[in-house]
Amino acid sequence: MGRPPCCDKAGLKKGPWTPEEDIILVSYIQQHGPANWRAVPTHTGLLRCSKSCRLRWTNYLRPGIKRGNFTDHEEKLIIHLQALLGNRWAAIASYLPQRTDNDIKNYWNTNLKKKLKKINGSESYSREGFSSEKHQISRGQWERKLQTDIQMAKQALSDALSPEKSSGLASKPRGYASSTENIAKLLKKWMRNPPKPASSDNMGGIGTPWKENKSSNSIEMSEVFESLEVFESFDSSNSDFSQSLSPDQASLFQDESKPEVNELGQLTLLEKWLFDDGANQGKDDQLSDIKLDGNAIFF
DNA sequence: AAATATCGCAACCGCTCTTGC
DNA sequence: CGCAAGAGCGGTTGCGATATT
Repeated sequence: MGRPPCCDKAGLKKGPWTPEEDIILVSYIQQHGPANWRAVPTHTGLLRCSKSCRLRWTNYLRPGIKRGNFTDHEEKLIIHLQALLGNRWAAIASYLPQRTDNDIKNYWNTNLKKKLKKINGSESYSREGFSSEKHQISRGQWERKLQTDIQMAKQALSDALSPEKSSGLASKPRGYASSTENIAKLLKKWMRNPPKPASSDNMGGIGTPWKENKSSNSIEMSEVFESLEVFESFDSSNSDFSQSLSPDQASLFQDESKPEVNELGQLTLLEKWLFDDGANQGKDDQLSDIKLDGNAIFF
């Protein structure tokens, strides 16, 4: 008795999003905020399911997303958090406010996994390595290693949260690619590599994906940029954007950003524990609590 | 230069969790 | 309390780009 699909798949478009679709989506969200995804396709006329819209927004169009190269810093942080949390990408992503869980997951699968395998051989921070190693060494040794790992994670975490060290991690607007910027970048790229002449052209216009938009005549680029002016307020400074919104909308967009984690008051037990430099006494107790937590440490 | 292999990323799928009635 | 629908999450896939033969 499977659950029916989230939306009627018939007639819905799949695959890469087009600039036009992105603009429609961003425009709608600018007006209504990123909520009630169910209503998005019906209100915008997008032939996408609500889920697809949400995904596109959260992984790509949302203001504050940094794309491209991961810094060494981010890399270390991901490695340690993965060792601590496992493949809980959303949780890991919450420590890297500029990155999406999808991005981190992809980066882990394509880069870090291999890197760690290469570097560590038998010694590994990965779930597999950790677990196999655990069986080879004594409990004491393993716990000492765990302490070291956590110490390193703690270091990486505080480094990441320290504004002067982390290039833009704590200073939100700088280095952030806003929706407009994301779209603009793509448009530039798109224009640099103009669409190839149509071959088997059953896609065009609204249905034409970014990379293979075969009919630039389907929408004049001037129109695209004209439309982009609508999102001027998105640009480079989220605060400017917020000011142009109603308080409700502004808060929606603020909430949309990944949570700031540099406020100890909001930290979870694990985070507090990681930060708690002084009290090494009693950590064994806390450690056992964490162990009991199941897959956080034991895999 | 062409064919093939590999890589990286965006997007989809299916499951679970949450929420409202 | 149970059900349905929406939202979120992690795993997987598809495909274009790039590297290698």
